[in-house]
Amino acid sequence: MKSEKITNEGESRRRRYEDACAAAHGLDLVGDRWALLVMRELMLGPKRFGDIRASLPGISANVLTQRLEDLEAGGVLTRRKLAPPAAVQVYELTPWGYQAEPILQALGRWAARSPHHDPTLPISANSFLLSLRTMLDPSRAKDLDVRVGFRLGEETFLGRLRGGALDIAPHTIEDADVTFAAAPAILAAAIYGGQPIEALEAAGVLRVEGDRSLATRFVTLFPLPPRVEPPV
Amino acid sequence: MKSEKITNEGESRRRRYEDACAAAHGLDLVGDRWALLVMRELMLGPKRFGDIRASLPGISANVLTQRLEDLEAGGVLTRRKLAPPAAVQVYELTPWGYQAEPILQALGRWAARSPHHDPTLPISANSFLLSLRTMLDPSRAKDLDVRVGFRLGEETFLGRLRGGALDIAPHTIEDADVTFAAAPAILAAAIYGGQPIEALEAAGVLRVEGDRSLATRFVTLFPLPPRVEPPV
DNA sequence: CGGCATCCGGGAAGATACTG
DNA sequence: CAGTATCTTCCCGGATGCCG
Repeated sequence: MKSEKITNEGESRRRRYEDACAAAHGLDLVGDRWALLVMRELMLGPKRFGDIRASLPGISANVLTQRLEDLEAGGVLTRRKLAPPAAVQVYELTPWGYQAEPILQALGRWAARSPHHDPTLPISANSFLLSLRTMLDPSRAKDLDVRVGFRLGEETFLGRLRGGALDIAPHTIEDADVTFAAAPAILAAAIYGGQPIEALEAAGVLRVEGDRSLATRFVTLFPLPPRVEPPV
Repeated sequence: MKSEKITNEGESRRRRYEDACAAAHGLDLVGDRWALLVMRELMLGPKRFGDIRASLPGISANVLTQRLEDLEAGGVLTRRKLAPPAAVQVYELTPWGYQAEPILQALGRWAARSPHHDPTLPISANSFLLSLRTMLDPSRAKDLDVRVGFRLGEETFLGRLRGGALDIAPHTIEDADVTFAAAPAILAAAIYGGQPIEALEAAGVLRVEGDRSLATRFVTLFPLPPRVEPPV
C-alpha cells in the first residue's frame, strides 16, 4: 500500500504564477482549462454535476471534478445539498463568484471580433443567454420594459429587460410579453445572424408567442461589433 | 530520422473548445498558460523577447516562443523589426490586441477581492501601471488634468490623467507635474497599502519630485474594493 | 445514476543546455 | 541576446470501476 496521498492536505501546491498582479492571481483561480466555462454554466443559477457536464461537450468527468474542487477551494463556488424531497447535490457560485461575469463579458466582447471565430459550432443555453446580457446595446433598449421568455429545449428562462439592462434567470414563462421557443443556435441565428424570424418559423425551427412586433424589435437590440480584418 | 514534423502545415491542431460561445473562443486564443500575462507585458508598448521574459519570472524560453507564435497566429500580436540603426526584433500587439485590456481589467478587479490574493509577491512595472488604469476611480479624478511621471528601475513612463481617465506610455518625464521614483512594489505599497509617502521617502525607497501635494492626492485615487470574507 | 477514485497515453509546461 | 533542442514533470483527456 503506497496509497499515502502526500499530494494535498487540504492545501494545494497547484502551479501558480508568483506575481502580485491581481490579474495573475485571477488566472491562478480561473485560468485552468475549462474553469471559466464551468463558471459560465453556473452563472444563471446552481446546477448538478451531470448538467454541467452535459453543457460542456468535451469535458471529462475527472477534469470537471478537479475544476469544481479547485473553484471551491478558491471560494468561487460552493456545493450545496437541496432540501430532502430532492436531496441532490448542486454547485452554486458564491456571491463573489457571480461577480466574475464581467470577465466572461470582456472575453466574449473581445473574441467576437476575432477573425477565427466560428459561430456555427454548438452553443449551450447558458452561453447564449449570457451573450444577450453581454451584447445588449443599452442605448437601443433603454426605454423598453418587457418580460421575454425563452424555451430552450427542456428549460425555460425569463428575461427582464428594463432600464437598458437585461436580467435573466431560470423561471416559468407564462407571464412573458413575448416568448421564443427554439434551439439556442437558432435564436443566435435570428439575433446575431440576421435570419428573419418569419423564415425560421416557416422552417419550423422557431416559435414566437405573444407580442410579435416586440419580438422583431427585440432581436435588433444586440449589435455585433465589426470583425477584425482577416489574417494577412 | 523520424523528424518529419507532421505537426502543423500552417494550420494548428491546437486543443480547442468546440463552442460557438465567443468567450470560449477567447479562451482558445488567450486561455493558454502565460498568454494573458505576455499580452499584459505588451499592453503599454512593444517589447523584445528578453524583456518580456525578464518581466515574467518563471516563464521559460520555449514556452514564451510558443505563446508568441500562437498569439501571432491568432492575430493578437505581430513581430516587427525596428529601423536599421537598432535592428532588433520586437513584439507588438495589433490594434485588436490592445483592445484586450478590458479582459485584464475585469480579471484584476475581480481577483483583487480574492481572499487568497497576496500583494507581497513580485510585481512588474507593466502590471503595476496597468493596475492604476484599472483601479482609478473616475469620480475622484474627474476634475484633475495632470501629468504624472514614473521612474521604475531603468524605465520611465508618463501618465496623463484627464477627464477621469489615465493614459500611460513609456516616455520621458521631464515635463511631468509630479514624478515618483521607486520600485513598483514600493509604489504599490503607497497607493494600495496606505503607506505614507513621507515614511517611504524617509526609508530611502521612494523619491517624489515636483508638486508634493499633488502626489499625496494622486495616491488616493485608486481605492481597493473590499476583500471577500476569508474561506469558511 | 451521480460523484469520485484510479490507471494510462499523449501532450503541454518547466528546466537546462546548446547554437547562431 | 534570441531563440532552439532535449529531457523531465505534470496536466489533460478518456476509460474503467467503486460506492452511495
